[in-house]
Amino acid sequence: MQNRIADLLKKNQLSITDSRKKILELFQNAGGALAHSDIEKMSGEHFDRVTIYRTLQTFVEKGIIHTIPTVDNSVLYALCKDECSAGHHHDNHVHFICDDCGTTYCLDHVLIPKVELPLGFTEKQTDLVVSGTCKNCN
Amino acid sequence: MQNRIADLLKKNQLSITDSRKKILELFQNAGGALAHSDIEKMSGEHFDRVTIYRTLQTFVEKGIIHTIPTVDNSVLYALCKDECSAGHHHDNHVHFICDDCGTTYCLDHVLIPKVELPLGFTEKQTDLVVSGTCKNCN
DNA sequence: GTAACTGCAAAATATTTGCATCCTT
DNA sequence: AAGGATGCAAATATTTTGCAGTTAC
Repeated sequence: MQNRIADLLKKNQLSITDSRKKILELFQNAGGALAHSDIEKMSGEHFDRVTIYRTLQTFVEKGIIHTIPTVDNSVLYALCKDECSAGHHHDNHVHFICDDCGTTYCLDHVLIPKVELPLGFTEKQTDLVVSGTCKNCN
Repeated sequence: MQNRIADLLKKNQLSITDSRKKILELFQNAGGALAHSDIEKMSGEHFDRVTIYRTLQTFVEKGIIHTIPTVDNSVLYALCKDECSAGHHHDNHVHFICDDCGTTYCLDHVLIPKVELPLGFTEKQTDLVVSGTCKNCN
């Protein structure tokens, strides 16, 4: 278990440090999405705010986690299901936001179809967000 | 045209003020999604930052506009379906936002593909936002 | 030992709130 | 005239940056 975390860091050419191990562990235990503030609380004031910002940013760059959109102004992070090649992670699955309970779901198996852009337009990122009612609120 | 805007405000029991008229006009002209910062720029320093915050919040509460979440930290706003119809139907097409110049394009001929949701999920609205570089900045 | 990472301080941004004044109705 | 909306100032909250000290390898 601990080895999986260490391996993941090693595979991405990151030094194995306490904060990184701890934050990855939080994600694995949570099993879902976490906000920056969640991590801050759960890590028990152990780590500096700034360290968390930088750690999350590093993880996103390496493709270990990805950000998911929310209706309120917060940014959520979640572990990437598939292992992506470092640096070139494409977050190409659909997100679903429930209007009732506000939960955000990663629909990992629903892929964003390739959109064909007019001439001269270059795609860098595509977000497909569906809102409506989730299975629990229906 | 101007009447449509006034009617919309009236219908929602809102006083007809300059800032509200101007902001609604911006949305109609843009034909797509706008960020708070876009509105601030486009309104030409005419309105207070705070007024824009409060106006957008009011519009969201009244259901005149809705937020479109994106994976980066920005929140986009767009006119709700029912209201943005009149001349055009801005319903099911893709929005493109240029990272360089910040312009939002309505790609009217690029339709959002139907996404298949897991059982129990009900779709109410789908937003597909592509970001990258537009034809002018490329 | 060296490069990378962390923590602290502080700067830069973004958002919210209180209140006096002005505008819409 | 009355209630709501705006603008200003200031309080909060969030994110970024610089740098010195510490740690992983």
